[in-house]
Amino acid sequence: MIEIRFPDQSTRSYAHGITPFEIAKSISEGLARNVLSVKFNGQTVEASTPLKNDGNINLFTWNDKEGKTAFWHSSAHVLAQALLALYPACKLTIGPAIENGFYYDADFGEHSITEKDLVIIEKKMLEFARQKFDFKMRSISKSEALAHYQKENNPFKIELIENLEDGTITFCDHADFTDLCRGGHIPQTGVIKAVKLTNVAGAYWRGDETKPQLTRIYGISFPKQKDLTEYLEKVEEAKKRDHRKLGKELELFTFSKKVGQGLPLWLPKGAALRERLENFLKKAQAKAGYEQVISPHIGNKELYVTSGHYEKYGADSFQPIHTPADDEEFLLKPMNCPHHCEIYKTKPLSYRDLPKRYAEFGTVYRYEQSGELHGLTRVRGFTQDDAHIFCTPEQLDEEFKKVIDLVLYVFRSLGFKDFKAQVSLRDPEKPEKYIGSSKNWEQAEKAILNATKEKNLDYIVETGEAAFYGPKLDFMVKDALGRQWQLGTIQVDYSLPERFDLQFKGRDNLQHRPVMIHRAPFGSLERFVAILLEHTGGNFPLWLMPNQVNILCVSEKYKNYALKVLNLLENHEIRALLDDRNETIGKKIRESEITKVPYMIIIGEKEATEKNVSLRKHHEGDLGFFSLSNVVEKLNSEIESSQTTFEV
RNA sequence: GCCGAUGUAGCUCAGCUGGCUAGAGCAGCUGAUUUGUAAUCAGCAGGUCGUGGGUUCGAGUCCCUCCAUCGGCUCCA
Repeated sequence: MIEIRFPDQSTRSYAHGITPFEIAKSISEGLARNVLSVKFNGQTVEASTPLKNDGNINLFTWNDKEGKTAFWHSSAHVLAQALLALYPACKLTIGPAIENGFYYDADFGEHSITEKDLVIIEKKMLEFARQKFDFKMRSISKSEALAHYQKENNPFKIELIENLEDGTITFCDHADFTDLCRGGHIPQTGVIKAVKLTNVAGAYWRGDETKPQLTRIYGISFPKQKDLTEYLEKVEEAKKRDHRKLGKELELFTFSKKVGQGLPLWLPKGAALRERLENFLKKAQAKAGYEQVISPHIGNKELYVTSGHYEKYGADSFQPIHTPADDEEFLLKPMNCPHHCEIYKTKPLSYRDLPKRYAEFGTVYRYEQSGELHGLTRVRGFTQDDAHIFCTPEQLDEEFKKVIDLVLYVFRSLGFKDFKAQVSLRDPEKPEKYIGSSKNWEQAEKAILNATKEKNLDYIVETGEAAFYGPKLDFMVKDALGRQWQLGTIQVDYSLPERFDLQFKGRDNLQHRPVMIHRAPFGSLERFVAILLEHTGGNFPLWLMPNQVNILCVSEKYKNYALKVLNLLENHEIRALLDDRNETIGKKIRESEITKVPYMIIIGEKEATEKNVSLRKHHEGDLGFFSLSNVVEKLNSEIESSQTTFEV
């Protein structure tokens, strides 16, 4: 007998060799039907794995993340099975479960998979799924495993197996299909009731651009048809919040082929929105001891040779601008830091002057790969809410924490609750990717980890994701479709101060090297506005709204009174527009609703004679009559309460 | 940059397997209407069908080039 402990800490005894499936059955038939994945003593096992010793068991269903992972992982097996059935010559590589679904990478040789093929593959998958094949794991020796794929002439699987230890290799069989696999399947294929292959994409073998490009097929599957329908509806809903669509509808920004790819044009409403965001941050930064500076959009090439950026990115950047003078070259500014370093050097500083915090809404230009451009979230010209803090090594921890506070303030004020902090460290195996001494890197990484822990941030560590000059702490937020984007960023840098030979006079009357913090709470105004649009669906906090109130006249007769109301609102700095067009009130209301104007003031005969207004709230409807002073008070207090102030 | 898809009026879209002067709704303009909480009516105007080439008696429709956009990959100072 063995003793099995359940998550609620209760225990039961079972016969030696019992399977998790049978255990589930002993609890209830329903659970047995629904169990998709099992953990035994923290290890993922199959529902059919005989258990031979005491231990803790977790039985997962569709409602658990682990259950979904097993479901999608298994679906990837069925996809692979279908691919091999339809395209016997294709070479399978890997096919994991992902956050929403699964994919499989395969080499189809000359054949290119299009969306038409996806429908056929889907059908095949469902056909296989319905046959309720059991998933069965088996151990296999390295030589047998290699022989299997040599027979199939699959160099990809062979490469994978060669990197595995003999004795740890397992295959998974279902039907007549076999795949190299470490396990974690649903019991049988029959529970896969709905499949949607969403798209095809090219993907490099092992994510390496120099290796062959494979065809990646993405899909998602569900235990019920209804779940799939709901999922697809959700995706459609999310597309309505796409910032590119909203930006066009709300007349915030546009792009022009003629101006150039990835170079956004901010329309009046968008520019005003940006300005409000800038002022909001400037106010907080003034409180936090920042000083605004301004630097030009281009800089002499030598500046970037000194900073090291030219060597690192020169070839892949906008190319140098030449002048009539020989050998004189300027670069479009790809970042503001070198300029700020030169600002630091304008006069000798002592430790008493530090920290120096230079802030600038600096527009930078980077030649991003054309396929990578994406609305406002990835562009070639954008404005960073940049600042560089120059401090003594002793001040670093304190300054870093202050920056975290500022970033958190920005995120809180704009309603970003669901963000992830990511600490990016260097890849110790690729030192050639980075500049600066190992000792400095260690110090910097320690400083970031300390501050992050002390601020109780929920964070993950990514090795190899650091900037080439230093480690960083990024604040990641998801867009409407769940894609993750970096917004706020804080980076520690020992290397630019070195390269620019920055100094300060210490208490000991000797010259010392300051440390530099690069930071941008928004990241860039472009990306920030994009993500803000997707999060709010265009319904920004009232203080940010381009147009806070629309005044709608029932007829032209009341225009004079409406003008007075408009004037009153303007005097109280409430942004309002008067719609005195010769249209029905219903139409004016409809248009205000569609353009997401937060409030409407409706003025007709009653209001004009009684000298009041009737107020309507976007998406909610009529709020009734308000006196002039009450409406101003109501709007102003709401504008006020929709912003928070930064406390140092 | 790579893989796949898309590109018709300011916007959203129709135009089947190539066949008369390319359609609709919204927006715009003109006129009528002076309106009470999500679309008043009528008329007018608006497109070298992303670009350049090709196939064809004939191309929005088929083929190629380039450009842009979308979904991924890679990259991301």
